[in-house]
Amino acid sequence: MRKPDHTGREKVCSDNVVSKAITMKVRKGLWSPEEDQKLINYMLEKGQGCWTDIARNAGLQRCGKSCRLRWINYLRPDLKRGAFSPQEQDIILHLHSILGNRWSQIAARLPGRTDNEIKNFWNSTIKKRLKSNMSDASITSPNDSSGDLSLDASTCISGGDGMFMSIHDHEIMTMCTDSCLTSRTTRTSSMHGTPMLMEGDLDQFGHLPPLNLDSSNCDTNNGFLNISGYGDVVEVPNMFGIETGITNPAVVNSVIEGDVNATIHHHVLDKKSTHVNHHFSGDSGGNIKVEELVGFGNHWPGDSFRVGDWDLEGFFANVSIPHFDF
DNA sequence: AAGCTATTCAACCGCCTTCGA
DNA sequence: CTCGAAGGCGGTTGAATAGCT
Repeated sequence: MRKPDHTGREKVCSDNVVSKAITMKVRKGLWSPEEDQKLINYMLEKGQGCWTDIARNAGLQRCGKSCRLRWINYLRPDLKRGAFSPQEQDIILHLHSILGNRWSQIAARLPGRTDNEIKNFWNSTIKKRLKSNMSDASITSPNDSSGDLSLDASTCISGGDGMFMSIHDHEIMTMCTDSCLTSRTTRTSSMHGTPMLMEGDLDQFGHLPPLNLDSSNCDTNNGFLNISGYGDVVEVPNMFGIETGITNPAVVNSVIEGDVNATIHHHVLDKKSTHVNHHFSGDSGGNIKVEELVGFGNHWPGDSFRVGDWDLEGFFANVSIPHFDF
């Protein structure tokens, strides 16, 4: 935290206007309760607009950028305060495995949370947990000789060298397993074959009904987990030797959900597959966007996403795909 | 109780993109 | 088409605080 700047100290705002002819004296540092109140009052009365105008009209000696940041990260009435729930943590971990450090994109999937909050949470808590988990895994998995302790969650999924890994921490295992399941299920969602889930299956909000991820159906003999839902059963590899209730359907759902306008195909994984990506054939002319894959079309009104025009190559570059031999 | 270290998180910085003149 | 202003974003900083010795 910055030192409270209650002394009235002023600085020149360096807000990408260094070369500007006009330099305005602005306060920096922590916001005082009075400043907060001014901004809240103004925002509630006038609503959002040009931040420079807001700063001026609200009687704040702050640059517009600072006002925007304060409002978005702290003063917004719809902000959720407090610790991240296990569900939120699951979602963050999974989305980060797909999107990387695109904090705003991740935040867009977590109502009431800000990109800054998620970024801080990741850099402090999750990174640390993944690292310690990796250390545990390297101790318990002599086969993993890669020595790659990348903090990326996808590494957690693949176990460093793509082989099975032993993870004892239940929560982390849940996260990683979710990532595995959703990654595989996501990939199966556009495979060749007959569509199993169509637009009509979506609810009035364009969301898929909750998936029943039934780990009791785990067929450990064949190394597969069965996920039932949408009148279909999707089989995914039981990478971690999961035996009992392991997962959080909300996480799976959050990732599998697609845009109401997108036709979502759901197929049974071909057990004979040796390489997952050999079976991945896009329905979008080979130019499937990540939004379609992970449900970014499922946003609320007014939200705009800037995931970008990732093609599959870009997408897979961000996702570690385990190699299986069945 | 005091000093030290680690962690948290609000805020800043600077780059990039978008938009309007 | 160009340019400048504003918004948006990810990375980084550093003070406050918690935890440990």
